[in-house]
Amino acid sequence: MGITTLTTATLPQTPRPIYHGSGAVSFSTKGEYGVRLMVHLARHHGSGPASLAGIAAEEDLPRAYLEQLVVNLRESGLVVSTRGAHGGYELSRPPEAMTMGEVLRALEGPIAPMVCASDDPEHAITCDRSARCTVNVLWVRVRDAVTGALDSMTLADLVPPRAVTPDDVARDDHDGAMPPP
Amino acid sequence: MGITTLTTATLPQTPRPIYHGSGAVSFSTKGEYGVRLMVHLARHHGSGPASLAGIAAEEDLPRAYLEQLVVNLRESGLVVSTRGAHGGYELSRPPEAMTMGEVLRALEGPIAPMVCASDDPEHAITCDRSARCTVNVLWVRVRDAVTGALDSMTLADLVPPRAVTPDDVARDDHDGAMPPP
DNA sequence: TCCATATCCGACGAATTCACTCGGATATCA
DNA sequence: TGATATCCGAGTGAATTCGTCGGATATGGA
Repeated sequence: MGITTLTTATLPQTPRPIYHGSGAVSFSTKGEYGVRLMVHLARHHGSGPASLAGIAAEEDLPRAYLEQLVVNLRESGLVVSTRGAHGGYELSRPPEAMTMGEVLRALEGPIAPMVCASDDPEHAITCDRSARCTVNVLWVRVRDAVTGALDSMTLADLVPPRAVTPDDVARDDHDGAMPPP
Repeated sequence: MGITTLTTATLPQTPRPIYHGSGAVSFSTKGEYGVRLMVHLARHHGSGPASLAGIAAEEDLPRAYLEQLVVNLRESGLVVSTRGAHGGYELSRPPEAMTMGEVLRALEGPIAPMVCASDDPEHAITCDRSARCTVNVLWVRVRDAVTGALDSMTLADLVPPRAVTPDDVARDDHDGAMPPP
């Protein structure tokens, strides 16, 4: 056996619960991981680009999968990338100016509880029995509730307020300080 | 070829677009068909049980599939069934007293944009990194928006108000009478 | 000039769910 | 007794989800 050098250090990822969605209106891991990624970028906004490898390690997420998610974010203009060494991604705008609606629409597509009630008029399909379809108002009402909640929050609302001195970032391995369950 | 009598008349179902969900917070056909079924029952409430075959024909839905959906509705106590000839299903309560939240929870499970933000405390999973997880408030806010919209509507809000005489139901093939786009 | 570090890009694959269908057992009314 | 229903469990093909892998390209530093 030759000496197979570990070029990209594959850290032992914590085991994930295999499958994810159970219940209504559930977002996929694309949405979950993507939001986590964006919050990470928001937290370190202004300190240059952050690499996916670093984010994956810190946030404990599968790196190769993040690579896929971030394509949507880049194509929607929410993040900008710099290639090459010391490259990575950063927010294209300050966190206060980026709604969670934009983020989740980029990651998961238009908000549409039903095909006849899509956020994006491009994908909106008026159902063939729209004349007698009285159910439509239900889906529209749900859609508006979701978009209202999403568009009224920004990335800045999700970064933890850094209460103390700015150099407590250097060491943050304070474990065992959780309230009892 | 023997004379294969058509016992259950399989009417040619209108072709369905194969796949359904595209986008975020989308409900499955279980939710769609189930709500249609419940609205149908609400519309004919007080006139005895309605058979699935009749509903499937009138509403143009796959009958055998409805059979599956209705199990959840019955086990949740939203409909009651009577077996045998002239049997069928009817609402267990008047439409005004049945929220769409109850209906959709019965059909699709708890409202949970993310595992850490489930409607049902039974299925709620506090994520392992809840200490630093600041994203949770987002999912909770979305969940509350959805449940708020759903629980503030009843089945009665979805049955079309029968404005005119009750015998205009007999013929309703009024096509070509739509407002111009 | 290399080389390590990045993003980019496309294909591939297993697990799981979705959207049904089918066959039969049981109950009820005419 | 037979037609009409609900009940019940199993099964199935297609599609999606949740990733992985291999390589091409770009960039900064030794």
